[in-house]
Amino acid sequence: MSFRAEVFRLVRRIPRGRVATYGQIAALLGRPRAARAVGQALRGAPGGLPWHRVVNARGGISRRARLAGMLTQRIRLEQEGVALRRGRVSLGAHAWRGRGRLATRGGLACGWH
DNA sequence: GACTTGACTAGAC
DNA sequence: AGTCTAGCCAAGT
Repeated sequence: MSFRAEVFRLVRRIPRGRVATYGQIAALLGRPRAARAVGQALRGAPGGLPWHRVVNARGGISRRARLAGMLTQRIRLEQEGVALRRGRVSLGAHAWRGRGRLATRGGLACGWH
């Protein structure tokens, strides 16, 4: 299975109201340094893929992502209940904890750092 | 098979 | 808080 296909599969698992970072997706695929490649994969994302739930490490929408077509990423996130403050998502509150691990609230500010 | 290109990131200034 | 730099890695030439 191509790297790109695995990225799509993983992104589809991000639930509504949650967001994941490029680096997080890469890490879950076993390639902690491939964040960039994840972005490239999403460049050709098929319709229906919740790509808007993927943001950069600071919780922000990347410049290129906007140029790539959308201001809609912010709108879609807000429609799902993900608030953006000063252009950034509150990762501590909305970050997707894949694997169900680290589900407890408090104490664990950032799972990946 | 050797470049080139980024929806990235962490660290240094 | 911004801006640069150097690694990184899948894809496209």
